[in-house]
Amino acid sequence: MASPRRADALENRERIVAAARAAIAASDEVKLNAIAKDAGVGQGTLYRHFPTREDLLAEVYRGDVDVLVAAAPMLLADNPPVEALALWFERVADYAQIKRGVFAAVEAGVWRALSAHSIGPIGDAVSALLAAGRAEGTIRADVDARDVILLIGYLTRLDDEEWEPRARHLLGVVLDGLRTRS
Amino acid sequence: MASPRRADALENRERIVAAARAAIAASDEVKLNAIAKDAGVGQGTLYRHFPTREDLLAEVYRGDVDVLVAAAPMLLADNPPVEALALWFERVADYAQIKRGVFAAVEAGVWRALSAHSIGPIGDAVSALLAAGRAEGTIRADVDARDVILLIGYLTRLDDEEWEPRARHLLGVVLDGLRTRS
DNA sequence: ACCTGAACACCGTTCAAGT
DNA sequence: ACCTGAACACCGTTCAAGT
Repeated sequence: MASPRRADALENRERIVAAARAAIAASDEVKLNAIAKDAGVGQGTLYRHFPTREDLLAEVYRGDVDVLVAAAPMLLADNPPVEALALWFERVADYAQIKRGVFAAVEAGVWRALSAHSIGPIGDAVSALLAAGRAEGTIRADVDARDVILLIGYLTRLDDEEWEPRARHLLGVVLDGLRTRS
Repeated sequence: MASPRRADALENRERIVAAARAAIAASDEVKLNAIAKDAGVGQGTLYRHFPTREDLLAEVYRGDVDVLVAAAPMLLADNPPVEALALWFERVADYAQIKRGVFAAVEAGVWRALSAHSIGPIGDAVSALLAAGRAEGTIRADVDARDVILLIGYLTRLDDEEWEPRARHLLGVVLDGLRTRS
């Protein structure tokens, strides 16, 4: 059977993630040393499990991201592409509104970790939406997933007062920019 | 006549700004203590003149911003509004390409300092461009300067490899989103 | 009035020593 | 193998003491 040490390590890892989640929920802050202390582990242990801050954040949000990603093909199955993209934007907005503080706190670290140049799962979801619209001729052919992620990145820079008037409204503007012009 | 001390203070101020400019040019970095040292003043002196980092950066870029702002009415005088906006975007792109490192280094601090909620001079320039297009019916009526500044904020998040393929191209996408739909 | 720079605070990161 | 936490590095910011 697996050595007992392995179980220790796994449990530590989970405690670190839980502590990070709690810290973020409490104050949108991601202070690595504080998280290690909350988790009851040494700082070095945190670094062993998560070499970079983004590694930790990616783990914290993995589940949420999975949901967002899984939504794309489902929306595409039931809607025309542009509509699916619009609805997916809605979900992104809902999610970003809740997690906005985090995004700001980590300086787009999450987006970078989840999208980056290698695109990642979020990028795959966007790619699928774009491809469907492109095939249909309703989404312009000269944009890719990274373009869309860059354009909607303003969501991370909205504070509370600005959210309501601008977040969804600007997603509509972006969507219009992505459409083919009649 | 003014006390000699005043001259000292003014000269210090200028040396700080010059040191900041040099530091940014050399490495895109804005380390306050290092700038104070380069300028040959104590850290406290830097803080006396520029209470916040943004105060310092705003001063460093004041001239550049003035040029960008002044261009808006000139472009409007010679071009239809949408064209003027497109050309102004070009200038923003040119400027952002050179200063991009700075923007990234200060985490959108410059934009925030120069635009913020109070909008600022850049916001006024954008407002003029939007108003002209709105009057003509070619720019949608439901966007304001802050919206545009948020949308083009992705420029601060592009690195060197991404600049060429995406910067100008995405400005075109944004512009299409701002147009009224036919 | 204005300036200096030591000192403090804070956070990230490493690594020698332990188990 | 894995963990601990002291120690180091780095920067921003303040403030008592000087001129």
